[in-house]
Amino acid sequence: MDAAPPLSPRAAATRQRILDAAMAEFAAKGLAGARVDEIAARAGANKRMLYAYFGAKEDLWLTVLEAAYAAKREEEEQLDVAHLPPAEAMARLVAFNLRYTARHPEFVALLNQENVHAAAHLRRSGNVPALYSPLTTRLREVLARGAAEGLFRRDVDPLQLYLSIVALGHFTVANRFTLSTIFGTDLGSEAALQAREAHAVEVVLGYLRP
Amino acid sequence: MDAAPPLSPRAAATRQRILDAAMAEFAAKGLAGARVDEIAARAGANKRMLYAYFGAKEDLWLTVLEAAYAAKREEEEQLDVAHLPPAEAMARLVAFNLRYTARHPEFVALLNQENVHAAAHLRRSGNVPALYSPLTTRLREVLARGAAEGLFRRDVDPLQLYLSIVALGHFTVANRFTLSTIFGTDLGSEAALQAREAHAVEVVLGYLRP
Amino acid sequence: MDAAPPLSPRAAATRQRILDAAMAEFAAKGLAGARVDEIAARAGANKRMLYAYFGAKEDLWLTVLEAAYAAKREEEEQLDVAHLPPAEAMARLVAFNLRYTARHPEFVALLNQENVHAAAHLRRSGNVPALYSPLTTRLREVLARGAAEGLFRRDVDPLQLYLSIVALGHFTVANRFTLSTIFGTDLGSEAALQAREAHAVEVVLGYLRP
Amino acid sequence: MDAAPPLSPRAAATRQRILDAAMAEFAAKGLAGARVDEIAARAGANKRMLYAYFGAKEDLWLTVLEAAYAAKREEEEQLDVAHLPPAEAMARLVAFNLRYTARHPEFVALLNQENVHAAAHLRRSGNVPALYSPLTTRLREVLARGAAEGLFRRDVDPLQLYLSIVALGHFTVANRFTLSTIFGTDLGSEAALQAREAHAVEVVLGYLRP
DNA sequence: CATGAATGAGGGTTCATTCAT
DNA sequence: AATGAATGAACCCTCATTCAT
Repeated sequence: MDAAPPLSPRAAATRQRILDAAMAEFAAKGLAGARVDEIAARAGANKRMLYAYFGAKEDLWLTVLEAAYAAKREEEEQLDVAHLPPAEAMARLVAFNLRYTARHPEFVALLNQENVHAAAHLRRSGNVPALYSPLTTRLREVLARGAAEGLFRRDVDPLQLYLSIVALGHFTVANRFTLSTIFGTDLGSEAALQAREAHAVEVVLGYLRP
Repeated sequence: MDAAPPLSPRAAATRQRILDAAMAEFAAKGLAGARVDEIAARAGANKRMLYAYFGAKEDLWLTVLEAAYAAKREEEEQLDVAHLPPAEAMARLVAFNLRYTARHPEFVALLNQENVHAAAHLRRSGNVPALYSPLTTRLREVLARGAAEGLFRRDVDPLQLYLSIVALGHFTVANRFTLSTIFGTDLGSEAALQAREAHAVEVVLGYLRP
Repeated sequence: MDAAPPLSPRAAATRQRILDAAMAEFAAKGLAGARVDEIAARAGANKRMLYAYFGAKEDLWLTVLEAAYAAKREEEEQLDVAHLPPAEAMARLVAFNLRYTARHPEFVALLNQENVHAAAHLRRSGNVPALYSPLTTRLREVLARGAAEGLFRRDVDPLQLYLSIVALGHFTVANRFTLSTIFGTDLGSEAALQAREAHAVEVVLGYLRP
Repeated sequence: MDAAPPLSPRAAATRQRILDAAMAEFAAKGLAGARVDEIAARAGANKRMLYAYFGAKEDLWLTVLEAAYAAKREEEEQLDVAHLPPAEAMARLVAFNLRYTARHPEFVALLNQENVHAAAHLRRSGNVPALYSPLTTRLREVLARGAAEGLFRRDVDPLQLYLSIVALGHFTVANRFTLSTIFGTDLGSEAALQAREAHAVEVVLGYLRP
């Protein structure tokens, strides 16, 4: 993913520290709200290094965003559901997605912000295909198996279902602060997550019944 | 809702123009990205008036946010599904929500931003109950009717279902820019909306089958 | 020369103070060496006003440069030599130019700098013709008169002579610091100026003899 | 001129490459505009070497400036006009100076800049006499010969004439960008140079007629 | 009620210079 | 002799906010 020349271990470490700090700062305060000084301070690095490694603030933003996509993709690629019965496999996919999202609210925050900016940065990304989720492929396989075995309905559009599955996990995380304020409950608690997960699985499997 | 003294018609008009301009500017650029100068210019008003009517920028933000919630609430209150058969009523609720969200991306953008800020402003709102969606009540009624008539399953948590219904419409709007970039399609087209609406209704009704 | 809306007296005064301060600062330290903070401080104005009235630093530079040209042009336009005998008229032109240059070393300094930048700013000026020196016209007239009366040689290229006359006054001012260092004398003293002026007039008139 | 210990051939080569690169960069962008990184990069050298060999940026500037003076001095020393008739000798001097200046616009650019800085660096030079132009001596000799032979007028101040001769060549080069912009012609073309040279020679010889 | 002018704090970015290897 | 990494001080510019009229 990097066309840049290989960095010395020391430089690579500094670069990574900046990247991590930027992820935290950006997720917490957004692109405009994040402070370059603060990122450098969090990283224990000099501001100049930030510019040396990443260019301007917005370039750093894009790098962070791509890294967040890459991290999710990586976990998804290790997800093996081919050996499970269709219903169980489907449940795994739904639960995985929901849990990943809950575990990575910073990913959701970054997406939120990038959409506020009309994906202006992502559009300039040189590597959009790498953002495509392996989950869609997994989903297609499971759907096909389930339909072939007569366990799932046959009129399902895989892309729509993919969007719905992601939506079920994403929404409550993306809006956890406003929702929590309005409903007066903490949607991030383990109990709440378990309830949400069970419900999401139920919805998808219930829908898929032939 | 307003404790302020009544404004002269001219003043009220200026106030409203500022509010509209702020909504547009905030939705387009976020809280941090929005410019007070730009809002005043769009409103054809003097900056000083903005401060006179709304206090600081963040107070204006909160006012705009509350107005967006109020607008949705108002439409929801006019939604009458009590006379429809349960399945049809449910379909109406799902479709309404999805369409409203699609018609009001600025509402989604505001929510996005407010969650980036951990709902810091909303929490200071003096009128949180007004944010509560009438949809939840409608949903409860329909669910109860459907279950009583044996058309819907009985183990449904209304709050969870509410969240899911909103999620199904919200997600693709909130992330329409990143999703469009990745999938290379325009999720905002009428055709795409129709497909999404049909799918969302199918999912909910499919899930609700006893 | 100004297409901008008319400024209030107070604003115009502030604008002018900034312009004067900028002229001094730019002449003393060059474009890159000048400090925006310093200009604002010298002008007793807020930095923001500088940007409000002139745009960026480089725009201010161009405005200052154009003002310097305009100032010289204005003095040249008041120069009336039509009633003098040719030789006297020519001497007046040469002396005027030399003295103006000596009285306005900041003009020379600005030109120096602009040439270091390959006239990048001047080229973007919307009003290049206004930079053209009225002196050239005066010179043509005097040359023609002198030639007609048999007092001047007839093979003179007016543009070349114009360049030479300006050169004779310009060079010692433009390079007064390096020349003074090398020759160990002060080229800016009144005595030195008088000697230079007499010499320059002699050179031109001597050359023009038929 | 160099009091430093003799450098190894490799080190001397690096030093020279840095000096050449600095000359180009300084001439193109001025002292403040030149970038140390860029000089090192152009020289294919490490920045540290630059500091090791030349001290700070301003010291490098002075070294470059002295080198530019030295280069001109060297060519002037090889100029032999003692064997030519006075008028021809004088023409040679005028033409040589004009052509040298035209061939070395970087020398003029450096002088421009140094005068913007009020010759602050040159004044610290340890070797000011080396800057003194051999041309002045040549000029004195020719003037004396011409006067003795009754070919030149006798009231000529050699220093003033020296300044004028240099001025005639220097001005159009120093201000070639602004002049070209205003007059809309390229003063650097060979045709323009030839015209300028012929005119300058004419002016000087015309003036010198008894 | 409305306006134009002004302010000061701080944001992103750049640069000459030095350290550690 | 040479290098890559790091530093901190500024510098240009922007913005929310207030004053004077």
